[in-house]
Amino acid sequence: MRKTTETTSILRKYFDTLFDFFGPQFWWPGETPFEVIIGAILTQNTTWKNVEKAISNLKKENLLSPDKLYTVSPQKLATLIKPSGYYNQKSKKIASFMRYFKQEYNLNINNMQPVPTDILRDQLLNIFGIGPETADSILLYALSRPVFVVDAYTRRIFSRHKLLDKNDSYENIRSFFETSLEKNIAFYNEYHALIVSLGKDYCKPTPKCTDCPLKKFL
DNA sequence: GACCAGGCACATC
DNA sequence: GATGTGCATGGT
Repeated sequence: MRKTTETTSILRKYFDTLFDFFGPQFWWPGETPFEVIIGAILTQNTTWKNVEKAISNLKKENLLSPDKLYTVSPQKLATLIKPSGYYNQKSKKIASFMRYFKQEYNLNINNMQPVPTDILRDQLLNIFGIGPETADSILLYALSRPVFVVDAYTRRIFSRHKLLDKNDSYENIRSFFETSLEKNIAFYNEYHALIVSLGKDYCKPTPKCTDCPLKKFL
């Protein structure tokens, strides 16, 4: 892992190549910041397709609002989010977030706006069920903070390209991107979304690199 | 049937 | 700090 002006230029070229190939991704797929937060928890180690079914169930019952999710029973919640997998765990995770959201911000996203990003990040990481990737997804996609989201695809893609070591810690990888790239919310938003597109469709566990849009960098 | 998916908590060394 | 395991549905 290197941090040089050369790295900056390389990471920009990766972005440009991905953007030319996939086009804009319009992330996060959610109608409100609150929906983004719930989606971020539900999509842990799960395909978005399954999360959509869970979100759809919540919407059908008119439960996808802070007030309703704060009071719904864990059993009912678990049943509704079943398609997203780990439903008992995720039900507890959502309940933990809702308790925090009520206690600290009275279930109002606007009350989070004045809080500095590093403070918010610490708070989120202290909630049961919210680890670094989920916290950063919430910060970037729900709260519009300039935080680079690292996921399994990021590690896989950039370690295959020898820009990272696959054993690098989450924080190391995050600081690699954040110190190499300009702190720009829209840029981080698009970059992570493009990485996911590449990971889903091309950079799989056993990839066919012959038709990968990034093959020229290998 | 095996493997994988936009992780995380917890136990153990 | 590194490594191993449980959590669980749905698609390929």
